[in-house]
Amino acid sequence: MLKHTFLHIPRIGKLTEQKFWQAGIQTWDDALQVPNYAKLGIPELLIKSFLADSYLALEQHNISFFSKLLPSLETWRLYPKFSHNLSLRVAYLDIETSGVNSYLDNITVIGVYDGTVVKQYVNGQNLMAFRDDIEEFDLLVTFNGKVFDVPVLQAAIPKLHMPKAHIDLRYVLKQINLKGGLKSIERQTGFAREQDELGQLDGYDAVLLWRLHRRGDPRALPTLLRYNAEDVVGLKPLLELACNQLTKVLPLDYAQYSILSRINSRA
DNA sequence: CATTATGCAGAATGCAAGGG
DNA sequence: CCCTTGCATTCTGCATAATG
Repeated sequence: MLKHTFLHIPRIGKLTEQKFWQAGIQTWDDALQVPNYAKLGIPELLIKSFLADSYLALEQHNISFFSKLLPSLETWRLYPKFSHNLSLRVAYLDIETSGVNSYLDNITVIGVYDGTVVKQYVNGQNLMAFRDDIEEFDLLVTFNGKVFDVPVLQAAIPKLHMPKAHIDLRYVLKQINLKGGLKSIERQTGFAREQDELGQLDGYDAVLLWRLHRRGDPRALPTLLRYNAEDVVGLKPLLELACNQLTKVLPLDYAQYSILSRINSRA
């Protein structure tokens, strides 16, 4: 998807990019072979120098080059290319706190899913290890993390270096008419959790579970951790669903970029 | 060459919505 | 429950293209 992207070039916005695609300029390679730029309204030199930089950034796995230039609604474009051909480390992240008054409340649990394994950090146990661990990742995926998780983490943990690229699914999913909270979206997409007691929990229950845990209930923390784990693991199929759907509506030969066939078999 | 239309970037503003 | 943020919207200014 990235090699179809022209949006990151100055003076090229959504409309100009669409014109490129419709004119048959679908990839960076196409753009370099265009004989006559007169009709496109953008200086040829600007395009070619930017594309040279783009090829270089891709070769060097420099994801922050693109993430800085892409509008945040389009950050999803980082995922298919980088996750397929390059060894990009993706961190799906979700935190639980003792309440919603952001800066007064404490972080209770941090969950990080790397696509294979969930690692969790618990207040009073290993919360500070998160600071070192998160630096191993290139791309962050959250739901509403731009508003909630990342600011809260940064306020709580000094000298925290979060990944430079961040896909916030809240805004990405909104484009395909998936609005509301994470639980609601999981229901709408058929990715809802199993119908056991865990599926009934919401964020406020996470607050209550933490209080129970502090009062000495031995069953509270394991339940909270399972809840948090399901949250982070659930982010991945949602991201891949969004990538597939958003790619589909573009005037591109998209078939080869479909990420997951697995998704559809679960619904 | 002058004029006009177009569309992008950037700034400013107000508000909706999601987190636990 | 409350707060923060980024988004959407609007406006301005600029650069380019098209026209004759």
